[in-house]
Amino acid sequence: MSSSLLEHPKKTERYHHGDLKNTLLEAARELANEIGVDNFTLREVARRANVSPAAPYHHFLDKQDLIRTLAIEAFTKLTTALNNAKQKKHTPLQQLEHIGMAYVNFAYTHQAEFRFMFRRELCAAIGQPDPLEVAGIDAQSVLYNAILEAQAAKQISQDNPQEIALTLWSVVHGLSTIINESPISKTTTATSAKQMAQHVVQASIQGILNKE
Amino acid sequence: MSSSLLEHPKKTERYHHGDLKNTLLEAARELANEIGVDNFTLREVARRANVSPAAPYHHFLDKQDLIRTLAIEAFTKLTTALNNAKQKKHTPLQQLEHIGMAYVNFAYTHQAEFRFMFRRELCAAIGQPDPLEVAGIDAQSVLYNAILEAQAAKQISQDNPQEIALTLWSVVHGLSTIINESPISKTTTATSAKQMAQHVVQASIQGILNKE
DNA sequence: CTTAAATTCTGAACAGTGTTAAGATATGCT
DNA sequence: AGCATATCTTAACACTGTTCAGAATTTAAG
Repeated sequence: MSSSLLEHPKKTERYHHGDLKNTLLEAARELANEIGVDNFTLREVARRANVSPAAPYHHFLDKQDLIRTLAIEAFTKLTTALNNAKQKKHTPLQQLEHIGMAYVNFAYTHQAEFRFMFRRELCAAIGQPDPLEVAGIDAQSVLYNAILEAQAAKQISQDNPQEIALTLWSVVHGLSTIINESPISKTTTATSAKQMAQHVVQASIQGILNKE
Repeated sequence: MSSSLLEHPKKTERYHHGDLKNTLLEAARELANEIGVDNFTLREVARRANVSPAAPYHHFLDKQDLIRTLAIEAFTKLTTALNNAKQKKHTPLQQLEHIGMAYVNFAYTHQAEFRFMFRRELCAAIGQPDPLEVAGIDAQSVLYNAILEAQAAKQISQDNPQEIALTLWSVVHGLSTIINESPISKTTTATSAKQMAQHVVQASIQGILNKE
């Protein structure tokens, strides 16, 4: 560390240049959001970091590894977003609702990253320990625990919580990908996305309410 | 047509070779299912059709156009699958259930094609007439009409049918993509997929039942 | 049938990609 | 200081999507 008055060493023109790894990740996020996920190019990422095409290979195994890293980061962001949505002041049922809305909102506000998060190509072989899978499970746990709490409070059905979680996850994930990938995506705005999320989440929660 | 005892001219070694267009589409479907969607290569499709890399360009504008064609075909397949699931002998509510299950089943049994069906890159610009969008709407219509019928029969809520349709579509689409793209995909079998679909669809329908 | 036009395919080329290997340059450690 | 290590570049490889000029074949017209 050179002039460290600044916490982040400030990527001034260093020539083993500072922390290229993060610079690459940031450039990758930007590129993905600009140009989309399909013609996302490792060489262009390197270009934006003012670095040769081979440089990224000193920080990532290959292109997929870069994307996988991005996806893992995105999952942890999602987890904190879900945790923020689940605030103590709400009832367990309201928490479920907010978690669902936050999921859709995250997908809409992080479109490129969201698309990277779910790609079969990124999944490790079965049996292999997979940080990406762990990150995904962490995000799911927020929802799962909220369901357990709502069950404890007798606000929702006592059915298998795994099945309930799968149902709610499916509905918010489905809406998210529809908003991102279908022709709807072209005309979706932040407010229309929020409205759709509200309708869909509330309707789904109706289906798991405690019927007594 | 030469020896036409056969309905399909039987792509014997013809040297403007029969109907290359369909041969390419078939090879593309196979390749997509084998190798996945990401490293899907137009040149490999041509290779499998025993044809030069430039040949496909006489039948499709470009690689995307080939994929788009595949996606449109897949949507019409999906539409008939949904229509088959919606048989007259069932009540409107049972029809809804069967349609939902058929959607997930289609996604599981046509994984590569399903992945091609939902890609923002394939969507036409807003305002432009888009056969792919039309094909998608056709599929949705099956669900939408089933909802109208169930409402007419007073079996489900009288809420805005568009919103109900979006909810049900979201849940089956979400489960479908989870089954295809998440680590779950590695351990999913046909029967486990069916079970998940059953739970999820039934739970969702609970949420829209007529409460009176 | 003959000939012209249109269709379908090939071969060669171009720019751009992911990736690797060999070497240059800087960094940190002792 | 010097040495090992980490980091970056240059050059190259095989491969991709795509285009274009021309060969082969089919279709249509006279």
